[in-house]
Amino acid sequence: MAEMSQNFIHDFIDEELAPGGRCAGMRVHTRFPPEPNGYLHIGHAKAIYVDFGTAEKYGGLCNLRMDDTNPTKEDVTYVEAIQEDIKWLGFDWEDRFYFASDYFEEMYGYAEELIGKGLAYVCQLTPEEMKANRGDVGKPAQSPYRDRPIEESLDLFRRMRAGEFPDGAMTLRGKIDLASGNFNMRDPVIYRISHMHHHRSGDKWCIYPMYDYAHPLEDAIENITHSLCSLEFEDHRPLYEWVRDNVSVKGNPRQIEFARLNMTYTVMSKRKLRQLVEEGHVSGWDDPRMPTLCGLRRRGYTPASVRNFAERIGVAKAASTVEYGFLEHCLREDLNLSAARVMAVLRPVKLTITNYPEGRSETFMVENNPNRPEDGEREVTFSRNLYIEAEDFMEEPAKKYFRLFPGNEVRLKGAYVVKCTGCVKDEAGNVIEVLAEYDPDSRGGNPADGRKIKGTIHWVDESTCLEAELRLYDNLFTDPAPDAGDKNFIDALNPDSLKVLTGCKVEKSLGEAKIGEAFQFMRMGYFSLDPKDAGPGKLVFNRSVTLKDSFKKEGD
RNA sequence: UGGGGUGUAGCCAAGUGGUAAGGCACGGGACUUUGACUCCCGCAUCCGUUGGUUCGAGUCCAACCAUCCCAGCCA
Repeated sequence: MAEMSQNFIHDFIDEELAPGGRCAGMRVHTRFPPEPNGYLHIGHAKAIYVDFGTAEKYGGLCNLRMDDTNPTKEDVTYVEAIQEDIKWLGFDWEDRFYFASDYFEEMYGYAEELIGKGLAYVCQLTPEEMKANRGDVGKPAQSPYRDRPIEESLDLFRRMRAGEFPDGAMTLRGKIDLASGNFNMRDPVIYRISHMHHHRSGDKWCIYPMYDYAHPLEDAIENITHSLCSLEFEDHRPLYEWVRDNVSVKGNPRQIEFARLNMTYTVMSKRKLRQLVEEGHVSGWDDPRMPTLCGLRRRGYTPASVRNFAERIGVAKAASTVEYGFLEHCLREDLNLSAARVMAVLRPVKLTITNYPEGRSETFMVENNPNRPEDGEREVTFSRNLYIEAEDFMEEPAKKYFRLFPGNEVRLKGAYVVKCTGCVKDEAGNVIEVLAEYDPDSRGGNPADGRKIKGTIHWVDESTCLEAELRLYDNLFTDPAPDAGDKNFIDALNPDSLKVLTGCKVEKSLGEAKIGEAFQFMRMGYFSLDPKDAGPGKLVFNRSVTLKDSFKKEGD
């Protein structure tokens, strides 16, 4: 994997690694700490790249840690999916796979330590009262329990743990600064009561540490040197450091924040993605239109393309929204190098070569990838009856159209040059068959007299081709910023984001296609089998991305 | 109008006082048995604004403007 390019985080780490710096002589150690309450998406891919990539750049380590401090939304199915997605991306946490819940006992001990130092107290304000007593810009927060004696807080905290009190009855709060301009410091709750089954610790606990308290401890316990997270935690950093510095945990991690990824024509929040799934706007978390890693994978995205995308968008602190087209560019760039070229007709119309004998056929060898001769050739069958793309014929050609129209010559890729002589229509006036004559002296597509043929189109042989279902995708939303401001993103859903084409005609070689194998359907885009719906004798392809097209207006 | 951030091209993004990298997009051209790919060329006299310091400012200072995040017993 190519080394990550320099960014502001690395500048900072360089300083800390220098003689006299906080991390002089130490090994860089980062972590990726998802909460197992949903599926990973392309935004996480950036974070994963930053966390693992930074460690790798410095010859350090990166842990995978499930930040499971709130059992209400968490589930094991997510922890498995998360691991699968990270592995798919190509990153390796080796044997360093941890759970925040494994540190509950240790964290509890540090909480008693804080109480003992007079730095935490049990507060019995109800959630509503706490909210009402939070104060405002000019008015400090309040809690009548703030000066509760240490012994009393300790006793109450132990009884909280023992399960003597119902949810919400009391909390443990850090005793910091009720008047701070940073509301995170106004005696934040660090433990709450929640009588809930935890996916890992079961019913052992009924009190759970809050993120702001737990995270710095998790990092310190794992000896993390750099805790990289997104910008919204920037004003939590003073609290992160307060916890780290007021408890006897050994580690000394430092939090650094960077901008999270936003993209056009999609949404990135777990809540919204969940809504798309639950309301049935998509077929599931792995719907090929979803920005989830499982969705992208099913769509045909390669790990390399996603990693390369993450590398090229950079890491900075300015809020940014990357164009979705850039992700697509990264996919094309990768697939162009590796995907085998094949011919497939999405919207078939018959092409009859009227001067080619009936019953005769011949085979041609066609290169699999013109950019890579070493990929070899394959056989395609040619005969009198073929299928071509309906859009490759126009009875009355548009301006600059150089495909099939009466009187015009076109090359059938790898076979012969043919000249259009007309077409057959049904009663409604639809073209149902295109007629042409071939030039016998153009075998392989090279006219004997050397005349130039401007257009080359793809085709398949009627009697040997296979039928397939092709699924074409477009942006999930018609609005580049579907959830900006107070917009309801559901209103911006693209009704045409999925087009299912049946009865498509694909060349015979595609019968050997394997799950995970990418193809370029010449002139039509990159496709791969749908891993869920394709099966023996059932060809179902997803279009991963279109080809760039300087002629057509639409990328259908 | 509290606290914390951020403003360099349509979108990302380098730049760390010495005269605006790179990528995507876009436009033009060459090549082409994919209107793809590839290859050339073009694309910020200017860095949110206004002042100031300096021989010299995107880089330093000041003020202002814009914009994002924060008042969960979520993460």
